[in-house]
Amino acid sequence: MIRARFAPSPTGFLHIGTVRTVLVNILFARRNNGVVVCRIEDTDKERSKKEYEDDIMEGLKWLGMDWDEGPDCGGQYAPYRQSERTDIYERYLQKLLDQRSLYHCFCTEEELEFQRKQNVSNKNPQIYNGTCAHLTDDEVKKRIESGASSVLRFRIPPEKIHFEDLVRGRVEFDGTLIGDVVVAKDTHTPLYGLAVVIDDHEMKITHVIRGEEHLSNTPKQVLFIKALGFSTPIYAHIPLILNPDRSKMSKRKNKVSLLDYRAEGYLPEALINFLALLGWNPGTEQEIFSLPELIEQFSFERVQKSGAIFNIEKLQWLNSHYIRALPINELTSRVLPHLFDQGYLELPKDDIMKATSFVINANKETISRDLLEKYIALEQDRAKVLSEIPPHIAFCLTDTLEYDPHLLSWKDKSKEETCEMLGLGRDIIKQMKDADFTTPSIEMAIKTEITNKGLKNGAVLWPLRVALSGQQNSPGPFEIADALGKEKTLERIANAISFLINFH
RNA sequence: GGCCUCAUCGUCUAGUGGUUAGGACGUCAGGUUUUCAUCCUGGAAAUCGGGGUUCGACUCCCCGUGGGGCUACCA
Repeated sequence: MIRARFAPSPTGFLHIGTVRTVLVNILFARRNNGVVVCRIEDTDKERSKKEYEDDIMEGLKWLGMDWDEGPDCGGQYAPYRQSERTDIYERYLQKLLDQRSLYHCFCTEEELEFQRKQNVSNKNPQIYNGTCAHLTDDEVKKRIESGASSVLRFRIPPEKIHFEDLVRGRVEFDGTLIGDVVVAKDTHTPLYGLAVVIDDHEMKITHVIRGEEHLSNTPKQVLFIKALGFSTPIYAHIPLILNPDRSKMSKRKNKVSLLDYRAEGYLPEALINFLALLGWNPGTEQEIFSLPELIEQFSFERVQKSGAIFNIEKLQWLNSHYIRALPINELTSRVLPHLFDQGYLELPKDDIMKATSFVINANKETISRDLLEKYIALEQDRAKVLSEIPPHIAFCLTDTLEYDPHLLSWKDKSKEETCEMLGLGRDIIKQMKDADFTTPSIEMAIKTEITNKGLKNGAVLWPLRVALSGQQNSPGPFEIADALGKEKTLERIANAISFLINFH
């Protein structure tokens, strides 16, 4: 049975790179009918915060990621937070100490800093010089009793280390170049590298799938595993996600928090599709994938070795694709939060998703969810992200449009001609029956008249569109009229005409 | 500095000794069109460099070069 795991550290908001690692773990595990474990790596008490843990878990769930064992859902190998596993670590730390794989190191920060500087100037590798490696038991005891503070170092044997990686094949390191590393602050608080190894063993993890930044940590961990008598898992180090300048994707140069993408209105579907394609390809020309399709097709053989730049334009393309594919009712549900956040609608007291009507902030009018749906539909084909829909349909959520006289006129038409064209549209619309007031019939009625009069489409349609939207760019006039309804449509045309007449 | 690792259009990538080096995003030109968006057609755009191996290298090997990661009592 394959058991994969992802292990976020709650020292910041959910990082887009973490999301990708989680995704690959899930794709691989599900593809092979395995189990996915979520473990919270909060050994760093200074930086770990519950707030971040909550954000990570919520973000992953929002994306539709799911796991079988974790701090939220429990499991056979609980607890799943490292901060709650100290007794387990203590046991193994003692074992390592007993077999002399570990030793106390009393070197001060200043001493270590001095060593580092010396190593740099001598162009030597950055390794610990072993000052405390050969202290006698008596000496150690004496120093501890005298109150000297110490950490635990692991004796790295001077041998070649190698391991197999599903992405990179066989990877080799030289133990003499690593040096004795600190693995625990004291006898019950291991550092990340050792805690990982212990947890992975205890949780019976078979596959360690993580970012490439951990590749250089792996040889040390392999050594810990050997010393502990565990068996080595199979590794897979997936390539990094990069900034446009090819450095590791970072806060400084990019939006890295999933929160940001969610707030801008990227859909989980698009994010998952995009992230999966960053460093993996199906070997076919398929570009659009649902999560189940990804699971079905995923394999490490098709995972890239080199890092991939986070190409926001492709994400946007995918996002607009998924926006267009959404049933309008569903799209409305997803746009709703943005309408509240941006202040277009008043936040209702009860459940947003169950509400059948809302209050428009601008004029305090009540709008039904059905009508809102019509407005949102106007922008469905145009939006790249959800957050741009509210401002684009704002002209529907107001009674007072501000007109620009030059914008109302098509090309070089005079104000009189424009008024005449608007009047023509108005008259036709007036004659239409309420029941028949739909996009195709409005289009047919007006276009027929244009043909009969021998006019150009633009001469009539441009002013009409601007009269209805007030915008330079907008959906077409027939769609807007349909969404607005006959009454409001006529009102807007009348407003535009009187605006033009009164304009000097 | 040391170690590890990577290298095909601007970007994501296909390609596993013989291809007009393919696709997607973006971009450019044209078309549809009342604006925007969509849509359709077409174009430009890549094998990091040098040595080998071979009848033949994008592909295999070596050496450079360049990028990235790690080098914490962070993960």
